[in-house]
Amino acid sequence: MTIKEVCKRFGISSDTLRYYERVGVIPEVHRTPGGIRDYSEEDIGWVETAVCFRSAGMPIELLTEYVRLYREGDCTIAARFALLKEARERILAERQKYDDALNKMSYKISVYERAMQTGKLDWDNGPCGCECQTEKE
Amino acid sequence: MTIKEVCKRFGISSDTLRYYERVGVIPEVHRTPGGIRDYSEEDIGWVETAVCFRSAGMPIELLTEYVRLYREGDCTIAARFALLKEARERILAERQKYDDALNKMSYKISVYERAMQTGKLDWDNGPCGCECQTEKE
DNA sequence: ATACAGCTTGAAGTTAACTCAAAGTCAAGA
DNA sequence: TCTTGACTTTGAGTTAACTTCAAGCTGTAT
Repeated sequence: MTIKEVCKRFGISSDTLRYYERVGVIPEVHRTPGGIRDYSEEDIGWVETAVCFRSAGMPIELLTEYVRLYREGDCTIAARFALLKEARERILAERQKYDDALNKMSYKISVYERAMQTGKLDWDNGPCGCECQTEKE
Repeated sequence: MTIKEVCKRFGISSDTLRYYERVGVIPEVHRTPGGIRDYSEEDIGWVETAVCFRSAGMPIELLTEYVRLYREGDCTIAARFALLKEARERILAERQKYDDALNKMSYKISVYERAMQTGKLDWDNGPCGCECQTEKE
């Protein structure tokens, strides 16, 4: 599969694909004798994983670390397992923030729905009744 | 409330708070006669909203646009309402990506749980059985 | 065989969102 | 009064993640 096809399939640019390979977000991609990238099913699998995790905010560095461990072989299975579990916690925590924001957003939208009738609204930052986290540590 | 207290309450730096005010993510904050920021309850409300929406990935530009409309008065209520609804759609779409990543992550973790027994694992990018989006438009 | 679109590389440039530094101001305590 | 420490502004610097550029290959169609 050519780089162009992979771009289209995942909705990212060929520059980004080459960048991912260069910095190690995915392992080296199979090439034609002329040196042109020819993505195997395995390569595609790595790209899919990278795109999926990147769009959930996983940093490049974490993905490269995973690939680095993967290339070291089976002796790093435990390390990769630990890394994945930590990554899952991160994504769960991030998603919670999205839920908080959705609650706040819904509150505001309901305030505006009422305001659309009266034509006036002074203050829309009141207590939203949701569980947005406002205190840290 | 001093800038320091607000920092602590929301877990962000004073530089960030001043930056938010400077670029218009929040309206101008109340000051003491000496010019020192003294956050009112209203100011805190704006900060809470900004922090909440920022941690759900809303860009600075969208927040400043909202504040800009707010300052223009009640004639922008409809515009703000539209902006909020669009923002909610964005957050919902983003959250879906987090759910996809969590599914993929769970699949990988289960593969590793099995691998931890056998001590070997060749390929962990197989079909994860989840609904990760791999085709675009 | 020659054009020409599309690929290659490494390096430099861009963008968003902070983050820091320098130099000055203010208020309270010794 | 002097010092200390927290505050101020302005403007420059940093970081992550691409993105663009320049200059040179590849490979297919005429």
